[in-house]
Amino acid sequence: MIGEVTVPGIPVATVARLPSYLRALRDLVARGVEKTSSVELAELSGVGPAQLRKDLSFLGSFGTRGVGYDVGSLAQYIADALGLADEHRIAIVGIGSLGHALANYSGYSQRGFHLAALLDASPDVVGRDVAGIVVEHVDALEDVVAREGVSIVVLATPAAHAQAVATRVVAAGVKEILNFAPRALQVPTDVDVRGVDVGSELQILAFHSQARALAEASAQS
Amino acid sequence: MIGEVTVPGIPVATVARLPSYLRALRDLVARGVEKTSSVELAELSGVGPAQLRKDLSFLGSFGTRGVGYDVGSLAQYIADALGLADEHRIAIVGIGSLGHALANYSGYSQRGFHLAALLDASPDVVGRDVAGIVVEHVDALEDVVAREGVSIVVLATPAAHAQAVATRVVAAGVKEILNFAPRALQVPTDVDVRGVDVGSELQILAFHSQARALAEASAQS
DNA sequence: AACTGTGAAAGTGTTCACAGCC
DNA sequence: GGCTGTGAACACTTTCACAGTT
Repeated sequence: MIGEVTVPGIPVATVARLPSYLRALRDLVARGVEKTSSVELAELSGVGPAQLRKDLSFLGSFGTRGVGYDVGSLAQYIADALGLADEHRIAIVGIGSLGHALANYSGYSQRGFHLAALLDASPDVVGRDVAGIVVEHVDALEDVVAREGVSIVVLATPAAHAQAVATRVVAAGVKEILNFAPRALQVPTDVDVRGVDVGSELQILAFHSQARALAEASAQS
Repeated sequence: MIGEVTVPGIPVATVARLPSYLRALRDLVARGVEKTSSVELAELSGVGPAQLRKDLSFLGSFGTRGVGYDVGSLAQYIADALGLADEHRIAIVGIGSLGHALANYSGYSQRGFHLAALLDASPDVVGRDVAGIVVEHVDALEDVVAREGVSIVVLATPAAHAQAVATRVVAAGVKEILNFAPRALQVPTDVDVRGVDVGSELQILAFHSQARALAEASAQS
């Protein structure tokens, strides 16, 4: 296994669900709801109530028995647990159509992130303004990371360049990478990589689709 | 838990890794490599060799002891296991900047998918040509699904509309949904939903970043 | 009466280590 | 000698069921 950094007492599976809980809680806040229950919040988050309560129990004890949870304070507590109190500065490398879409994603600041820089290798793109930021040349990666205090890099380059860029990103001291290129990245074990690959997701769905078809075919005995 | 369809003898965790193996194998094919080992293939896929061998053992016995695996035939076997032999027809709903990027993703046909339709609600987009396909109005969703034989829908709508569209998609008989909207979808248990949310991924990375910072702070005792 | 928090049980997934085969 | 395939050990995750609290 490559690039997995497990740290305190919170299970990784739990950490992966905390953002869903936070999203659901912020929806409730936006709707003016002030208290909720594990059943309601679990439904909004797409998990079971027991799982939700177990997950929250790793962070502490935030509900009131017989009553439920205070929406606002629970949201705050989860945000703190996720480390959203300090601002995380992001750079996107690879400003193709996906990079453009990611740059225009409006949710960064609401979610505790600041989009600090955009980088690309193509002269057609470098110097242009995208989402209010001037795209810089990827050659300046190390400088940009240092200047902007980037702690998370989003890779949206073509697959062929992803590893080379990742290697430089790691050398520049960045420990958190979100990789959209369809390649497994080779990085030191103390660097965290999360990969998002549309093709893989579709293939997993295709598997389930086929499994369903086979199950139905054998059901009509 | 919502929308989980477990079927034959292959563990879900294994299924989720098969696309990585397939990707690595196709790279090897492209580079003209004809045989590989569990160590090499695992490295290219970002997993451990034991895990790779265990995963493959659920599909059958495809290597030769003392020798390794034939790249081409293993790739074919995994592709078949994933159900990529039959073509899967996809529709994307929501042609904003992310929908555009997804429509322009070039890997569909190489990976056994056919992008059959694009749908949106905005008159600014409906009727326009995106990636060689004319965008249709989302009101025609049911017709388009039937006409094009769509089996997988990619949701790239604003979060506020995602549930309503998903409900219609399910009513139209689609069982596989890839959801890019930052919302948990309420669907019947026989429908499969996979969610991809950039915000959540960043938050998970932020957690690890913070965990690292805390660990370092306590290490300098 | 209602709902949380949590040990204990059940279920999954991963890793080890070696037998089996070329 | 080298590498696969796999039972068995281990680790992690989820679910259950109920004691504890308001």
